[in-house]
Amino acid sequence: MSLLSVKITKRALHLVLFELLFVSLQPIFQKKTRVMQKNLVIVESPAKAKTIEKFLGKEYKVMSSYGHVRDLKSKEFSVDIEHGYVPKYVVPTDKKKLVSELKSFADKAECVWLASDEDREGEAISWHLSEVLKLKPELTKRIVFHEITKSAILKAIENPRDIDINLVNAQQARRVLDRIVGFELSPILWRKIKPSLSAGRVQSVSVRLIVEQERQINKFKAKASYRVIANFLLPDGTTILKAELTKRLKDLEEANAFLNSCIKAQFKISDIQKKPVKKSPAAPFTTSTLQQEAARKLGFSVGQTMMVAQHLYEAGLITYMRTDSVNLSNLALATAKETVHNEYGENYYNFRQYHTKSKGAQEAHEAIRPTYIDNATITKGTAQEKRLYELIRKRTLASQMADAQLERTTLTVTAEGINERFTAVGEVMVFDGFLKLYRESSDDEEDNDKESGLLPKVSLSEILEMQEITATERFTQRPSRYTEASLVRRMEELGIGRPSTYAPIIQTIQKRGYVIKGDKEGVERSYHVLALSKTGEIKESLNTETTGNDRNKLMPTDIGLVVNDFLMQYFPSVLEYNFTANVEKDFDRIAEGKSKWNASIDKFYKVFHPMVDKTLAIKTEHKVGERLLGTDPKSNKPVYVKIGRYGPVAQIGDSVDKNGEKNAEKPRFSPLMEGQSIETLELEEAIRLFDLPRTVGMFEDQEMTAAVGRFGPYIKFQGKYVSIPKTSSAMAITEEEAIELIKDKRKKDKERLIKQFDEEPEIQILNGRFGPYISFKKKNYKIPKTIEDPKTLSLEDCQKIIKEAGEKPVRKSTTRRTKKK
DNA sequence: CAGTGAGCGAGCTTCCGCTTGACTT
Repeated sequence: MSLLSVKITKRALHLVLFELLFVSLQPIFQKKTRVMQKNLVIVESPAKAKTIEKFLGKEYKVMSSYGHVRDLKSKEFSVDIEHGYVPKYVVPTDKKKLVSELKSFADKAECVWLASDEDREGEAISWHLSEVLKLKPELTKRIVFHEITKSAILKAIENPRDIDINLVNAQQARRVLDRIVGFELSPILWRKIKPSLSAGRVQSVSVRLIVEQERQINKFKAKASYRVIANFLLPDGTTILKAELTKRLKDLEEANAFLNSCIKAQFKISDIQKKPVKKSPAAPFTTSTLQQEAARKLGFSVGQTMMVAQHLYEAGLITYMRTDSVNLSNLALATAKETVHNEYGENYYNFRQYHTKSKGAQEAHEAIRPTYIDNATITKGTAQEKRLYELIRKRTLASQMADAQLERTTLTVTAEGINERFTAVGEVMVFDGFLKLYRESSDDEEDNDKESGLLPKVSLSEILEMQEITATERFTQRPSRYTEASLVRRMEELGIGRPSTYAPIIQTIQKRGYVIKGDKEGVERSYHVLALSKTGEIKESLNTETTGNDRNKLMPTDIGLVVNDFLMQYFPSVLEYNFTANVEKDFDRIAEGKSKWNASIDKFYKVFHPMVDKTLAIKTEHKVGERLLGTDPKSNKPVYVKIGRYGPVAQIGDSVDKNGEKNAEKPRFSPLMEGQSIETLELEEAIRLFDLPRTVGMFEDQEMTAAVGRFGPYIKFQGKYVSIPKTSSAMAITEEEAIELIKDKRKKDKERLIKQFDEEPEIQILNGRFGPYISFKKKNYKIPKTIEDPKTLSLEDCQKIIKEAGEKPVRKSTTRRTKKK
């Protein structure tokens, strides 16, 4: 009772205060609070809502739906296969509050304007909104705009339309198809390969790309040839002209013969060709190209780029970052023109309009550009945000700048009696144009530093003195592994995935363990060099180089390989690179009203589902991907490698014998070590795995053992575990190294403890990954940001923090679902 | 997260596309 009364008085006090404030501020306040907002506009993003509200004025309330407000249930199939594939939609729990807020405003409004994006998903969002909020058709208007400018929005308001149910149906077809594929394929993988795996229209094809690239690399055989480069001395006696033989020579013998033929030859300039070359700027950024350039120029991961871009967008500095459009608004074009004029001069300007080439683009937004193009830099924000902003601005401006004009000169050097010719190519910039501001990078590192500069002045028929000619053995390049960004580019080419999903999909395929992002050590290889000196001697040498060194590249794991091979065998049609492109054609027909969405799904399901049944019915004696390596000479038992419940393992022995009788001895298992693969592991290596756990040595009169566990190789000592770093392994680690590791770990543990209390040893203040925290009875508690030095906390302070944290509802326990019978 | 894995067996996992925070140890 007393609590309640306090509350009431407090509330009353607030009211009085508010009244006072209100009266004093009335002239300013009145308009905003008194005028009932007749119009409710709903957009997808809150940042957009904020901007638009400013354009529309006081009669419009603008709210955000935060994307979709309704979806299929996340844990149930939710598609009624027997009755026309009717989807069962629900409002997800974390959207309930938002939906009820939207509803209360919608109920009060005289008109609700559904302003979600103009694409399939956007149309569906509007439809779901109208369903969930029970909007009255006569009071509901659907509007669209592609750019967030006042004129575009006012124009949209003047031209409302109805919800396009055909487009909505195309989205439902997309949604239902993805659910069917994902929720029918994944359980097959759980049963046949490993629990918790997943398959889907987009992720499985992405994994396939990486798997096939890796296999191409494994299959690849480098072909050698000889590249010949000559240094000629010009008649002035000092200038060197470097020229390359246009043909590559087949082998050492041919190279030798060629160099021999050059000994007495008299070289001269036999041709000079000049021709103008122009270079044009790249189109403004889309999500995909931004991710690629930010990776190349700034070293950002795809996820990082999106996070930084999101911040820029929320701060109102750039336009929307999830887009497939290269289009710039008229306003943007006009300011770009003005900025180029002001900063570089009129001759640097060139009006350009770009068109999207990528498959399945829906172009609901503008290209990614600065909101205010004239702002060269941003003053607030992190270093990353500043760098990304400048990249976006340069790209945008450059896209409206003049071509670069170059003059390319090709000199040809020949000699009597020699059939082949040497050429030297030089480029001279006549007009830099857009290159003054921005140059697009290439994935091929050689491209990026292939700067051919100015050639020395020569005249036709000039005689050259040969200084040196070298023939160097060069090899053809193996295909390159995908980076996150180059995978996105390939996905976009194939039309799989959308700007909003590129980053999450890449995360998913790594989380499932199909793919890892990592480094690959290169291998040494030797190559021949033949050098002809001006005195006519030919010297041969053998040099070495490292090749195939890779950093931060995507590589398939054993699980990825096995899952991919399995899906390729039983569901080749879904794994087809153009599966998505083909179903998109269906969706387009649905959107045009030319076909029924559930008929289209039915056509697919009638073919797809029997494949599912057939695959499930197959009884195999061995696990998918299992390989018999041979027999263990010690036990005379078979040795296998396969995907176990926790990943790749080697196995000695079977649980049952040939007659199906249970063996007395259980099989033994050992996880594979880093760098090993079930595809390539050999018998001896597999048997050696069973040497673990092995005794490494003694420390403080106790035994240290080494083994490989769930989290990699470790040392076990006194019942405690210490991880072995990548520089060593469970097999190789020595007694001394192990002792060093244990000492290190002890020191770190000591540093971890900031403070402890004698009265209550269970409370500890520890240093963790995210800074100091309090640990009590196996649970962790955050220290409030107001505390500067955690050392100063007293026992009472800590107990208070624990108590207060304990009162807050724990999310985990509330999300537990009640189970069905 | 904790150093396992042939089975007595519950219940769980999973898709793609829209959107942001809240929170982590």
